[in-house]
Amino acid sequence: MVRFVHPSKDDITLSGLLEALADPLRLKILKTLIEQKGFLSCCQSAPCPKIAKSTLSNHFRILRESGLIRMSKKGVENHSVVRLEEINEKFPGLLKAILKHAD
Amino acid sequence: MVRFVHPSKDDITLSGLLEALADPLRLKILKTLIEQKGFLSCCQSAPCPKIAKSTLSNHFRILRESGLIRMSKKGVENHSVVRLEEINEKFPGLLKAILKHAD
DNA sequence: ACGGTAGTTCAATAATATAGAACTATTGAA
DNA sequence: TTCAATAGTTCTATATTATTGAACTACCGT
Repeated sequence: MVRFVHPSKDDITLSGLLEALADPLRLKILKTLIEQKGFLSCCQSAPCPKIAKSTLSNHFRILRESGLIRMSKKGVENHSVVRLEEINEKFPGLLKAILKHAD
Repeated sequence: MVRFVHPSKDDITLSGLLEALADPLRLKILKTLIEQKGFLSCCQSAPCPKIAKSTLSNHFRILRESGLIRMSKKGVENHSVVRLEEINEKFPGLLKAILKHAD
């Protein structure tokens, strides 16, 4: 059983968030997760068929370790959800301001 | 004579800005530049005595190439100024939202 | 012309990202 | 319950990027 480690809200840092969102693919993944408002699997939320799955797995790890998403194993898939409330509490307006300009 | 190349406003990208700001030192430099509202030299705007000057030079190049700052040679120094108006026109609210939470 | 200051460029090394291959865990069907 | 397929992780090698010291350039004041 894979047990994912997530940072607590207090451990989420601005630099961590910016670093995670600085990659165009990760930004796109996050945008997709928010727009779909669902619990998407990694492949569903990554609009990129060409990328290696090991690379994708790494991108999700970075998103998770930055505190941006919460992942849980549901059957054979990972379901990811954006930690909107927590991030908005700690950094009000930040996500909205960034995502507003994403593609 | 060093002639700096700056991207035009149209060539400034969100990912470029985020990537430049994802580094804590560069974020701090930008914050310092804005707060001082002056034309600071590299050493003045970098609150970090330990870092190698070649590294610092590289950080300023990244800030410049991302479109965040404009550099000009004044005597023996470089003077840097944040391209606030242009960035605010292209990405309204972005810089403010990020800098609000910087240290 | 000379020394000092501020920065750039170069070359080597350190750190990080990517991707293929092998592995694990779960599901669904024979 | 065995088998194959799916969805992802981990490992290992390679490619890219960051950091640094050293050498170099440009400018200023004397």
